[in-house]
Amino acid sequence: MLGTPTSSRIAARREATQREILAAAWDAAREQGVAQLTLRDVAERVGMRPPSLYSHFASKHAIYDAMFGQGWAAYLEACRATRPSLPPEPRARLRAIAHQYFDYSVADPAWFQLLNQRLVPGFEPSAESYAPSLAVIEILREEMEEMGITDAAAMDLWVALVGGLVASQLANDPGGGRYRLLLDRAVEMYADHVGLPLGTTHRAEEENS
Amino acid sequence: MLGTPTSSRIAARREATQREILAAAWDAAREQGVAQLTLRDVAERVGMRPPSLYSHFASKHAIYDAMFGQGWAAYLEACRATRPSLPPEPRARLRAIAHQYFDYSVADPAWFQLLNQRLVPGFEPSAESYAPSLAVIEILREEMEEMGITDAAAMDLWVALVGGLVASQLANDPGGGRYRLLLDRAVEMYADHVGLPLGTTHRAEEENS
DNA sequence: GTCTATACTGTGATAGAC
DNA sequence: GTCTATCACAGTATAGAC
Repeated sequence: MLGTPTSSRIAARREATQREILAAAWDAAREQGVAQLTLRDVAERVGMRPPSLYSHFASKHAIYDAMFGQGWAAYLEACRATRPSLPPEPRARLRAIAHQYFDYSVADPAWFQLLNQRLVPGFEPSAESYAPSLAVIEILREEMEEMGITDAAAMDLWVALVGGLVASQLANDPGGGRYRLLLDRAVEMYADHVGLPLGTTHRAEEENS
Repeated sequence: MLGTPTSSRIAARREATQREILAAAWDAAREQGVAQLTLRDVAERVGMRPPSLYSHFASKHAIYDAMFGQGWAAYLEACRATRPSLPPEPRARLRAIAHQYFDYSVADPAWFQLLNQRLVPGFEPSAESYAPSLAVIEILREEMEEMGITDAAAMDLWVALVGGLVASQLANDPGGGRYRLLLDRAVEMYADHVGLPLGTTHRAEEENS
């Protein structure tokens, strides 16, 4: 029966249901926090009884895992979509990358918490769900390589710097813009440090605002 | 009866028990994670039944709150103790401050998670428990002021930078030293940015290793 | 595949005896 | 202050009818 129109339609229906469940899980996570996610809540949102979720996901962690993969896949897609329109000048390019990540995270703190912090108890993503995150890192590596930054440590420093600003924004000034205002300055500091050539006037550009 | 030897001894006994409970809570948090802390576990460690804890703390959040205050008070004490022996040269001084915070956090991730991340569900520290944290910030402000860094935004940038490195270390390389190796480099980057005068040779000094 | 019903565990928290 | 007993509830998971 495998591969027949019928089974493929069934499979499609199954996938659609899974996506629906995941969408409900994201909604719940955004409203109450990632760690506060409950199967009861998710089930209610999709019009199911909690046990029915087990027809689609083996456990709550499996849902987290799928969310993790889906979240990184979505950001990967956003990166790929934005890439062609990034400004060519290195500093402006770095600024645009930083702003994209920062704004994406602040617009969806649940996304940042699940994917980039360790906010869920004993959750470890599976290799499959981890893959898109590696693809994002690879894109970043390519971008930096094109700027002449080939040092792996320099990339770690970049990630820690931008991640630290996002985390500070969410923890110390949620809903505000205190750390977002520091973003251009932080990028400039980093660019100076890695020896990027000075760009043209830039503070006013704000590619991703 | 208030103020008599008897009542003060009783009060002292009470305080001792509270400290014992908090110590047990820290032990439990370090072993299983701050968010996984349970009253049962804490009670068992102090040889009590769980309900008895309510004679000393009004709720689980009250325990978190006391831990928060105690944790910042301990770090404040460490800061004050270290301060006289900090190197006078600005860059070396900044390096020492960064290393102290970094190593303190990495040595006790539970401390970092409770005090500096938002790892506990709906926990918000009380004003009283928050006070020692403000004192730490004030010390940092004074330190930076003496170096000529009076910009509040520059302090935010510092906190985000060092915090980002600690968080990355704990999340991406627990038990390792990948981000710790970046610390001196990050401090140098920051010092250049804020225009600190160049120090003498420093990479080899490692004041707080 | 989805439902109802149920089981089991663990949680923070309270009441009242001693 | 500490205990026993118990609550109310959330959480994950399974069995079996439809």
